Amino acid sequence: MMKETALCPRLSNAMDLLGKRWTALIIYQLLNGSKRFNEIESSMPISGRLLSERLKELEMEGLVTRKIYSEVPVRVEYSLTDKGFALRPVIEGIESWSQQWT
Amino acid sequence: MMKETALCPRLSNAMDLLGKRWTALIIYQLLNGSKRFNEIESSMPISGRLLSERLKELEMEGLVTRKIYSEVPVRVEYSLTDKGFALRPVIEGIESWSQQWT
DNA sequence: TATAGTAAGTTACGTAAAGTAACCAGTTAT
DNA sequence: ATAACTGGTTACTTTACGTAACTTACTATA
Repeated sequence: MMKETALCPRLSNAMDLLGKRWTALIIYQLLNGSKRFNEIESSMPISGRLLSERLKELEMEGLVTRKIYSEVPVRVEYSLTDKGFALRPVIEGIESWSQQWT
Repeated sequence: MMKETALCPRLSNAMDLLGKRWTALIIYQLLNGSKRFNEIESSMPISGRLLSERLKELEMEGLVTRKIYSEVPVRVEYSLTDKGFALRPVIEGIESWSQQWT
C-alpha cells in the first residue's frame, strides 16, 4: 500500500521499527552492554529465526552493530550504536508508565 | 506459548499493547482531544476492521473511553483516560528520537 | 574413525494476525 | 423508492510469526 499517513511521519516511521515484535526487548537487553546471539535468545522466548531477522533489521537501521570473533566455536557480539542508546529514555519511559499504571 | 520472559515483565507487558500495529498512532491522535471513529480512520491508512479491534483493546486496557451520542447519524467519540494521557511523554520521546536520528 | 558437542544461524512448513473489499442497520433527505 | 451517512461486521487473501529440524565449521571424546 502506498497511501501515506497524513499524520506524523516521524512517529509512524519509528513505530514501524520499534513496534515490531521483540524489537524493544532486544534493545532493552543491549542497553546493558553487548551480548552474544545465544545470550539474547535465552533471555526471552524468541526463536532463532526471528532473532536473526530482527538483528538484521536493527543493523540495517543503524541501531545495532555486529562483531564476529573467529574463535572456536565462533562468537558474535551485538551492541547498540549511539542511535540505539539514544532510545534509553524511551524504553525507560515505557517501563515506568507500565509500573505506574498496572 | 506459556514461556515467561525472564527479563522485565513491565516492558514486555507494555509492548504487547503499544507494539501492536497502529496502537501508538491511535493514541497520538487522541492526545489532541477526543475524536470520532471516522476521524481516526481517515487520519491514517487503517481499515475499519482493525480500527474497531484496536479501539476495543484500548478500551479494555483502560486507555480509552467510548461515548455514544444518539444523534442522526450516530456519533461515537473516543478519548484518552488518565492512563492513556500518561503516555504523552513516551510518544513525544519516540517522535523526537525519530527526528534527531533520521 | 566415527560420534557428539557448540555457536550462530538457515530452511521448510503450519498457524495467527493484518490487509482488502463488500456488506449491514438505523435514520434522514430527495 | 433511492441514496447517503456513521459505525461498524463478515468473508477472504496475504503477510508475519512460531516451531522444529537441519547446516557449517571446528574441537574434543571414545
